[in-house]
Amino acid sequence: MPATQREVARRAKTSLKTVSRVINNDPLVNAETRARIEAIIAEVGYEPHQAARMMRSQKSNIIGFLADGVATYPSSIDLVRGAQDVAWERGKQMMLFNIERGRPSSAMADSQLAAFRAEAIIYAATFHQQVDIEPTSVPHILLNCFDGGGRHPSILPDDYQLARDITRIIFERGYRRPVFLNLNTDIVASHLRGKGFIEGAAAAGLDASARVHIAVKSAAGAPTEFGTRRILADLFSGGDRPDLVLCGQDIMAMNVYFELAELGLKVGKDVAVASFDNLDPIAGLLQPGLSTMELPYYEMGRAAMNLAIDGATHNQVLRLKGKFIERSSL
Amino acid sequence: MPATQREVARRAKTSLKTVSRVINNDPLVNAETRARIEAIIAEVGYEPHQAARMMRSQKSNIIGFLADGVATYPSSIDLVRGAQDVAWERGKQMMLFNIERGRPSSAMADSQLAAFRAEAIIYAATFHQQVDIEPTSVPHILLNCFDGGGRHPSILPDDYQLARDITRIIFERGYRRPVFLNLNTDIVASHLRGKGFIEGAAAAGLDASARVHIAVKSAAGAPTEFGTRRILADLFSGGDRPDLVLCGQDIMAMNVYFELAELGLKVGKDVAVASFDNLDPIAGLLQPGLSTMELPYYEMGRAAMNLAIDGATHNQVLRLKGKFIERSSL
DNA sequence: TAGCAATTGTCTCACGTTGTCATAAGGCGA
DNA sequence: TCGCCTTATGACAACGTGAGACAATTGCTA
Repeated sequence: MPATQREVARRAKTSLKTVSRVINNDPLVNAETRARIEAIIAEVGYEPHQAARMMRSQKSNIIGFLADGVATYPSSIDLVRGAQDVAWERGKQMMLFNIERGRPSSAMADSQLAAFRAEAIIYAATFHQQVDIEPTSVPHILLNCFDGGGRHPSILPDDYQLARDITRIIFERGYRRPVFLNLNTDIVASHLRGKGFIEGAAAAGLDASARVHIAVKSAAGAPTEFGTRRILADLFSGGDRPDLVLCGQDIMAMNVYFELAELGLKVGKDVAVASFDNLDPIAGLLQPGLSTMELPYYEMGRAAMNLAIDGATHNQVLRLKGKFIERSSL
Repeated sequence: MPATQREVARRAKTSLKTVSRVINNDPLVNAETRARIEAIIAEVGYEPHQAARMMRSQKSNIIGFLADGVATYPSSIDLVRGAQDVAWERGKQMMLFNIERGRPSSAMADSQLAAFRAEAIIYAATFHQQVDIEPTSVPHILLNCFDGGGRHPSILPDDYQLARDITRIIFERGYRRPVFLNLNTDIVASHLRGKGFIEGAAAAGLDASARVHIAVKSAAGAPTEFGTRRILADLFSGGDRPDLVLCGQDIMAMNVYFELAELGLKVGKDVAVASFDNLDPIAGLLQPGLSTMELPYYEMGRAAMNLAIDGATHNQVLRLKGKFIERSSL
């Protein structure tokens, strides 16, 4: 059984309250008394009992983090890391759950967080999407997703800007016939990136509106299935062959590598490839290494936790920029 | 402010004690009274205050889960899921942390678990390895790793058996010239799988002791770098060309796909490939799909949590078998 | 009518911590 | 010496829950 303040007080031959003062850094303690008590704390390995603190202070210092569907998409780890780091920096406890929305795991996590009187809940999705979260008495922060009714504050990647940035880089490097194999239209990022790509190309003097193709067959949530084979075959059979394929995500890029090889084309030599995600370890292991726009997941996680702790004043939407990761495919 | 038992009692016009009886399933309550009180509990959304329960009952019902280095290797998600499922099934709370051993995150997680009076701690590694965990007053269960001094119970994949199983399948399907591109020798699984492969081949009448090659350059922990290029070039330049390449892990298999293509060899036609991990989503996205031995992570997670809850009687080591996942590379 | 079982209520305590208030000791100016 | 301030320490209560001891009430049976 771990030691209590009472036990420390008994050994230090002092009162309970003085021990409490030492632990809470109350300046009203004599330096010698403090040293003596601290020595005993170290000796018996005393750790404050979190539950008792929660009782007494009537606040839990707990922020819940619901990671929806991590299993199917590993990038959300950085969302978790960012949030966890901020929680520790700011003296909060983060309670993390991997859930699947609508499944029992979700209900269990909710009730556990309620039982612990969590002060806020961060709900993180694995890709930029709309969700429908009913407001409750505990504030929710939506991470990598947003509420249709705008009922919750939200942290998102700036997908439009990501696409504009990489498109700018593409043209700066002299590519003139890029195509964009985009994600499914029911994925929010798809619209935004398509817009970023087209407007980025327009800024470089190219009308790229016919150079965007939807290359994901499956709906969101289902196992990913790509429609790249036919699209690439068409694109590379005509006269105006693309000099670059921009992919909607790194795993699509992986698929594209294989399909291009099938067509006898060598990535980085016959055609360039770029993408979005910087998915570990795929992006680095492809040959040649995949140049890709990294999504700002770590910073998004940090921002969400800060918002959860400080409380959002209104249901703001925060969009964060990404970073270009250079390898040799572009 | 969430409701308390007192508030429920007030609304139900009954006593605190009766509400307490309902919540703790005391049979000495009239069925109608119980129904009435349960209705009010649902109405006000009462959830027992976990901190108060911990205080009163002097037990936390909390099991800590330290996931070391998830960021670098996503397969451990299933370890987490297995443990989480069992925790919920058995009425325990699991506190999950992504840590990096030796880094501040590790110390923070430890002290948070101490503050919550965790009853046991599961320490999970991302690959089968030896670790050195000092015994403390709270019992540790090692998951996917083991203690050098045998001071903790341990749950491991049965790497020897995994290799034997896939080797048996390989010979059953008629392959006669397999090579095994193994992991680094400082990875424990490497020895066990090498042994499983050689003994499996021996059972089929082949001396495979010269058919195992170490194909990972980097040490454990560092970014993965493979030495497959030279090895494959050598193997496929001679007369006795392998008909199958067994890889130590799926990401190595991915690398091997590229290197074989480089040599002008088509996986599934000119040469078969098999591997270990069933790493999502890589194994399914490679073309052709990668046939691989799935590691029993989910079941290992479950076993670890059961052991954490029940308490280990001795520092046993439990080894779990894997499952062959058939795709078309073999 | 007494006695019994079933049901509900009252009261009290304890868990570990910390805020409020009280107390004690020492210094200092009037 | 007294009053007052500062510094240091202590006594006590309360947070929400659960449990024990026991009383009170009701309805039923012998």
